[in-house]
Amino acid sequence: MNETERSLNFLEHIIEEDLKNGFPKENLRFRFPPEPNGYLHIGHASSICLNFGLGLRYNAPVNLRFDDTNPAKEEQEYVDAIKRDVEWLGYKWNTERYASDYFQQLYDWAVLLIKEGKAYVDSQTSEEMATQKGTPTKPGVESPYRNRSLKENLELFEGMKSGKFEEGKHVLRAKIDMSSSNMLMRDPIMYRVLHKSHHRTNTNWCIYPMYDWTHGESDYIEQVSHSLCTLEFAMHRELYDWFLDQVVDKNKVRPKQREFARRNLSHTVVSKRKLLRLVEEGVVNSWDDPRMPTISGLRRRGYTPEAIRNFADTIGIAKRDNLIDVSLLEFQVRDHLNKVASRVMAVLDPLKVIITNYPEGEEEWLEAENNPGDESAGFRKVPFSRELYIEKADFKEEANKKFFRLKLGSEVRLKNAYIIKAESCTKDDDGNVVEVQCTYDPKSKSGSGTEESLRKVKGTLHWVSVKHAIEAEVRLYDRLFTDESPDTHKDKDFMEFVNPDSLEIVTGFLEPSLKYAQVEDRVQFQRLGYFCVDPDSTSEKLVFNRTVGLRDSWAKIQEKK
RNA sequence: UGGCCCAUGGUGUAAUUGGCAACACUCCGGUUUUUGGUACCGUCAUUCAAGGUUCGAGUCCUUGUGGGCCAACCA
Repeated sequence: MNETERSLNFLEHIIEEDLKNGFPKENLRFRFPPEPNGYLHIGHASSICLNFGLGLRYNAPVNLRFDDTNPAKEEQEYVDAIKRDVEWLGYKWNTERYASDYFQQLYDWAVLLIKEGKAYVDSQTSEEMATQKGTPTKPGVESPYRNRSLKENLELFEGMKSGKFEEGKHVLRAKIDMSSSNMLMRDPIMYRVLHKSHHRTNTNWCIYPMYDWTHGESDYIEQVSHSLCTLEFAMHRELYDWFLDQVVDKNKVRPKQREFARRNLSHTVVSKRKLLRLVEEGVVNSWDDPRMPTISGLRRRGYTPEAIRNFADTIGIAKRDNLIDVSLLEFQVRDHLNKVASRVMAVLDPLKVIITNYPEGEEEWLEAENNPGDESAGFRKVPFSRELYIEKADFKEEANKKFFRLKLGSEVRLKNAYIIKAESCTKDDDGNVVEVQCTYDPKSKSGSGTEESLRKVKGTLHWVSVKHAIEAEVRLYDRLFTDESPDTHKDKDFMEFVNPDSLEIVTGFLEPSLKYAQVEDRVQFQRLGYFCVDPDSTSEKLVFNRTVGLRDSWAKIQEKK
């Protein structure tokens, strides 16, 4: 798909409109502004792709700005993780910024507002202010401190800054309109006292600016032209504009806030608080558990940056509520991995097959194609011998015509090897099949070109040689929640919908070419799915994560029964 | 009892700004296939409702209906 042919989303229409009205293209500038208080998740990925995508589309700079105005929640660890995740997604920011870089400028502007009679120090408790604020339907009442003298305001604010007061004693509020229908305009708090060390400014400051006071002014300082955020900030726009009005210079770019709907992914949760509960209550093992919707979790699961970017691209951006089915995400990984992942053979639920007419002790190394869709991927050798493993599900003593696999008396092709015929099987005391005896057609070797090798047999199975197989731990993941929207039930906690079977660990038997696989290597286990090497792997034992299964039309046929 | 935002197939987005509802995924059916994968082909909508303006409305207007957001010294 050509970028220039793609139809525009509503934000691009807004930008095009601005351009048409004379806004200089070279003044276009965007930003991605995370608060460093947790790990980035798939929802952030969408916002990252949006902002950096716009940057690429218009050849405009995009800043990475940390919205670090609340030292109680923020840590350097998160800053590092966020940078790593954005980089992994494949984006380069123009400059790395911090709202905390602007503390002095923000302070100076606040003093200016006080001098203009547009801000005042309030000395009530938060409870008092809350009651005065009114409700969406009832106007608020003005604070008794609203009309303090300029001198008193200046002194108190200076006192707040120099640490004279304890937390909660005073706040600085903008003097706007206590009866506004927009609750945010009812004299919003601009500064609060916080005697906490900040991860970058340490104890230089003991007053910290609030989001609304900080965000628009930071956009302005950076000369961001279009400040894009999610819909829950729509009501903040009026305040964003009011704060801008107080400082904006007509000759400079005035940032424009526009809002889009956050993307909700089915069968997961995304709020930091909920993600934290999953970690703390042991539902998952860590923030980067492959079942987590965090970027680090997706990375460990085996997702590629391309897949995530394509996902963001195809789901687009709009203003309506949405619940995006995970199948759209899964399609994108399959689509990408199908192109780049090498095919290998691995058996996860083994059943022994003995080729009775194959000489004992003999082995041969057969040629196997790495990727049928990509000639340049080349070939590798896989060992064949008398004793093999196939999947248990690939054998039945008897079955109907729809079962294209191994059954007694009929033939099947072993991928890259020979056609075999099941002659008999042995069972344990409980009646479970434990071994199948087969004969092979020595002239049917794959690629040999013989008449026998060209015979059409309906099924093709993957397999591994028992003697040569390497064992590995294989982690099979399923969706974390059984409900498609676990956190939208009013009377139920989202934890009630946790899928108890989201992780199954099995021992897999892999072809020996995988012996030196490296962490994050991605392969396709033929007929099973895409897998990648987990960092838990050691030199003794590899650990694989199933990224996603292959589409499985056989499973669907079975479901219908 | 208020204000703001939203409504197009099962899902997510489009529709040259008033001119034959398109794309991707899913589902279902089929062709090809040494992966029941891939690839390819095909089926699936009178755009929330009722009115109105117009030669013509998914798009504009009115009124409903349904959903989301707003009362943290969070962002």
